Amino acid sequence: MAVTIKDVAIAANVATSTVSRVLANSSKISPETARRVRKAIDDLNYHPNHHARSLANNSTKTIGLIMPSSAHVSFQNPFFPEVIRGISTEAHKKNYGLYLSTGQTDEEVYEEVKQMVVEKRVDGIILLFSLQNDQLIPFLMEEDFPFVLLGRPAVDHPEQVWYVNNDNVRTGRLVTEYLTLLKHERIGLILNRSDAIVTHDRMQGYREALERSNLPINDDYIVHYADHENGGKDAFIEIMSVPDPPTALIAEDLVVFDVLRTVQDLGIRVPEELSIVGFNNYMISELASPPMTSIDINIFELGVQSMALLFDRLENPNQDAKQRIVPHELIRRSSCSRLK
Amino acid sequence: MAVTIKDVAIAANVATSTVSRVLANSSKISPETARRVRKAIDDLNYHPNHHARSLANNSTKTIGLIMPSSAHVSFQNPFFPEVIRGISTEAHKKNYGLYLSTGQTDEEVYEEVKQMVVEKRVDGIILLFSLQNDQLIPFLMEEDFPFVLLGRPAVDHPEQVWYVNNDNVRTGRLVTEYLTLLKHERIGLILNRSDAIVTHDRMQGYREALERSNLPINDDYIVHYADHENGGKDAFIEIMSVPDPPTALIAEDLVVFDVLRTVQDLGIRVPEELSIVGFNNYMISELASPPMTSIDINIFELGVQSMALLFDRLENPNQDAKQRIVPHELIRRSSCSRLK
DNA sequence: CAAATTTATGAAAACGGTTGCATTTATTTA
DNA sequence: TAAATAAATGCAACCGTTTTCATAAATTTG
Repeated sequence: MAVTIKDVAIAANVATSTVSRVLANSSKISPETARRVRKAIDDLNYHPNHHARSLANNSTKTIGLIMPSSAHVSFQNPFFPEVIRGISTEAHKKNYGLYLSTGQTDEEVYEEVKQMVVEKRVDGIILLFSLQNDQLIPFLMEEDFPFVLLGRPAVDHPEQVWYVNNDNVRTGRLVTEYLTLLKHERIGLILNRSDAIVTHDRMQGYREALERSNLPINDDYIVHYADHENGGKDAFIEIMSVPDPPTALIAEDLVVFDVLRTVQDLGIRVPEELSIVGFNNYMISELASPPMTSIDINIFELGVQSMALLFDRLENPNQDAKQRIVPHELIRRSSCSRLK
Repeated sequence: MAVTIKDVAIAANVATSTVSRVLANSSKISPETARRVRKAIDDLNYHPNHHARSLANNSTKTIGLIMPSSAHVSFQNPFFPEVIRGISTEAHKKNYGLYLSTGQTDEEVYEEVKQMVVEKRVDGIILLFSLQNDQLIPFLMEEDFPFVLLGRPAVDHPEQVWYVNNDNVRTGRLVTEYLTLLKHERIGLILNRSDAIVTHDRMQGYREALERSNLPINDDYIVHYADHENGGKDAFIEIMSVPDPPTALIAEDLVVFDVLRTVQDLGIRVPEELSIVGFNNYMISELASPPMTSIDINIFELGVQSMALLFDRLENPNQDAKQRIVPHELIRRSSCSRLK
């Protein structure tokens, strides 16, 4: 079998406790002994067993990443790899590993989280999404388990939960205002699943902007699309089929891709006849044709910050919850124009 | 502290071994006792500690996923999320977890793998890439550690390694032949980092196809691009600047996106003046303009198969190595036309 | 120089499970 | 009905660490 701490102890002619102390760089070890032990470790090519370690000091050096139940489908959304890239970069600095959830229904995800927590499989958790009526947050708070939410918590005392978010109301307002400045008055909004908090917030911003400009809010101009194939296309057709169709559209970048393709089929020119602005600014958004105007929400940074916040919490568990708002930026490219 | 097997044992008035057996569904337990134990488990909301378990039966129920050292950058490539999606789907069926590597240099990745193996942190490993002169494969074979390679192994006895791959030589040949059938004779090839096996194989196929058609192989038509930003664009400019520039181009889809954008700047029309075919057929490839013709390599299935193969190996460690070739398919869209 | 400290190390008890073997009890066999 | 067998359960060792506490050796103090 593999070489254990006992083998090293024997080889170095010391007790296992001494080896353990050398490993931990304890000060109470004579240089001479330390040298001998280290030599034995090298000679035998010893590596401490991770599970034994975790068991003994009740810490795993790994972080659980919880994806939406639709992970199956949501990995198709560039948001997740990008945010994980940020998390990974930060986790790597402190030598933490990443453990991925794989559940495919809400129920399964809940069970998985429960396992991670109660089996002590991870030291902390990052929730990569936030939904209305989420069960996970109350559960984790109840258990007092260290976690960070990516998004805004829809709970009674949001100030008690650690989270990283964009100011989504403001992004919603910003894109809408940008379009009204371009003289658009009929502005359509295509949104994804309606129980996502981010969706709610963006819509809120959209409404605020319209009200400030004294423009009417037409419910026909707000469409939710299903997360399945062609959802974006269907939503687009729906929204453009109302009596006075919008002259401008707001949607998530992936939907914008769908729209841009459909628009070509229909012979509608962008931006001459229809202005479009997207949310999220994925790496590929720049490669659309025309290159799309989009709100950059700094996905990578969202990942970095949530990992950093979780480390902060782990290092000092009893402090008050902290929050971080990651800045956004409107990236103007070629999918919008002033209404004639 | 958390509730342990001991608490359950006391509550059910049995020994811990009995609880353990109930957990394992051992046959030698009376229905009456099993019922009582299960009730106690429920009442106390007991979940076995994962590390204690791993330690005792030397199995972790988790699979290590090794990304290229450039994981930092490579998560920007849709290939990885998609292959992980496949792996995750399959792993989930058997209740296995996924552990992600985060190393950012070859050296770090190597250390990480070493840790996973020798600390027994995972039961098996999937290598998500294969390089020339890779150190990982010899190491894992030496250790006789269960792993599956995604790609073709460049080692002395490939039949001894478990792997899942496409027939990349054939895909290279196929796209080239497709273009020659469209009467193209000057066909450019843009490749990514040259130490990737897949790159080598595709080029091989390209060469074979040209030879069969009695077309000359012009080294000016073969360009490698760096993995950094704008790499694709630079490579495109380079390849189009030779005396008789290609009338058709072959590249990975992400590069094609770059090319399509550059092409617009330069006023070159696709497919009228330049035909392009891509490798990989990412979900977004269809959304390019024009929608790109691409070789679908079934990335999701690559993930599924590699996980399945690894399970096969774990369940029966002493059998001969197995391999799987995942089929490909040329998806014709609108980026190619017959040369006039 | 003996007593009091300090320093370095070891023995053993956790951590929370699994499992081989022994033991008790219930059932079958002759 | 006693002996043999099978079924159900418990005891205790083990997985590979960390860590508390005790102890021996070295050093300082009065």
